[in-house]
Amino acid sequence: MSSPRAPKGTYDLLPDDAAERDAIVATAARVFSAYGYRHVVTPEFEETGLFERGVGEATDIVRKEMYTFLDKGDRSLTLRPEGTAPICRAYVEHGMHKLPQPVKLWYYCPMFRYEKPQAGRYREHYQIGAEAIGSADPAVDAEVVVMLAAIFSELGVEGVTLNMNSMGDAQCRPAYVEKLREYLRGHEAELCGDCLERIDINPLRTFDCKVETCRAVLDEAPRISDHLCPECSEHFDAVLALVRAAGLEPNLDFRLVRGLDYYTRTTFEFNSDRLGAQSGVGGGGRYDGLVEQIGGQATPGVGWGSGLERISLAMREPLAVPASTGVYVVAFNDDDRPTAFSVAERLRRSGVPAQLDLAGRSPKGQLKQAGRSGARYAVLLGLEELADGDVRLKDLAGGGEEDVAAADLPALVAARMAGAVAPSSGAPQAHRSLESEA
RNA sequence: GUGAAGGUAGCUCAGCUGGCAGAGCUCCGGGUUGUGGUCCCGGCGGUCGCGGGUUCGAAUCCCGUCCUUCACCCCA
Repeated sequence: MSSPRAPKGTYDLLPDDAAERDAIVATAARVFSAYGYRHVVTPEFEETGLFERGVGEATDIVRKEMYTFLDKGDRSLTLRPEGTAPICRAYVEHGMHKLPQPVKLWYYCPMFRYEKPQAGRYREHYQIGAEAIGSADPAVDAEVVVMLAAIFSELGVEGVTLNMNSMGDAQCRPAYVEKLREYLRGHEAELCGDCLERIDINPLRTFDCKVETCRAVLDEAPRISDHLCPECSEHFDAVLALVRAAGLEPNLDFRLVRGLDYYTRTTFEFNSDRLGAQSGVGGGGRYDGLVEQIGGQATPGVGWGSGLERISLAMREPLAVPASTGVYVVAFNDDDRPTAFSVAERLRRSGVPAQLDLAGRSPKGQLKQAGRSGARYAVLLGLEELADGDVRLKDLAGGGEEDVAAADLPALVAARMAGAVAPSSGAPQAHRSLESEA
């Protein structure tokens, strides 16, 4: 077939999956709100320079993964590959340093990276994320970590472990990096080609290497945790204490060196064993130099991003999506179809979800649709024995029928359905959120 | 960018020692003309991913290509 297909690494979210996605985001939104984070939306593309400067020229994202293009005005633009730099840009652009600090924001939007797709990895993938900008207090680091754990817990994301590390700051990291570099130079014979290159570019990344001999070398390498300045060390201890007090058990991982250049001090990553090779469900850290890096005044910040596709994969079971309810209007004769159309419209205006056949089906076919639609009632029009102005209300679950005046129908059905609210607690909220986002 | 395994109906798949393209589910209709979700019957639906090659003949064998899946790199 040569008909068009979704581009490589992209996918369609069809109604069943989209309903689940909406429910997941609604749950996350509830948690964000509980912590006082507010929703922001930034553009799908930015000036290329924002990511080059913010994310870092040496990162894989900037070197080989960005969707960059020239627009008709010869501006170099890039489809957003990550969420933090754009939000920091917005923070600076809109003078948010004048607001009470830290400014706490969350987002839900697609990210674009030119990568080879595999399990849990797409060229267009969706993330939720949070950023708290404007405070260096360790309580902020702890808050964002605990908040992400709360979201996973609410969603039933399984097999999650939390890894944390501190990468130091401008005061202590340079000296440590130099020390690490020296150590690595002393073991060049045992390192793989990639790691040899990393010695000059970014020695910290050698900790990511999975080659056995490299790992052996790195196991004995000087660790950042032993070389933090007193301020960073104190900061990290304070973060850990708060995170532990919230009931989490962070695993201290000296190999956790995240791939973006902007991280300072705290870095963290949540992994799930239900995910395959790409086990990260969410990660982030502190980025005290980023705002200044992109042209604002020196401002600390901390945040994380989490992939929706991976959240779905790691969830215990699909989030319950509210069953559709309402009424299906059936016309037994073609002459009744215009009436069916207006009856359905009156029901909707009374707050009752209502559908009717739009494909010329037989009465039997219409009833079949009614059952399939999940409607609680069918309204039957055009039965010969009905009194003038009456319709027949059929309970699709119980099967009972009664004749009622068409004029009374909307109020009657609305009352019936209000009195028999579905017991599932998540449903009404998820439904509300669907309406509010529409 | 590197490697491996796969692409047959809307979906899940069979057919693969070359010989007329199949099943289940879905969808539509019918079951004496007016009642759904079960059951029975029928129907719609495929350039066998695409392009080349071998052959009397290719879904089947060969090459290329695109796409999917999984892994590496790296990330969410």
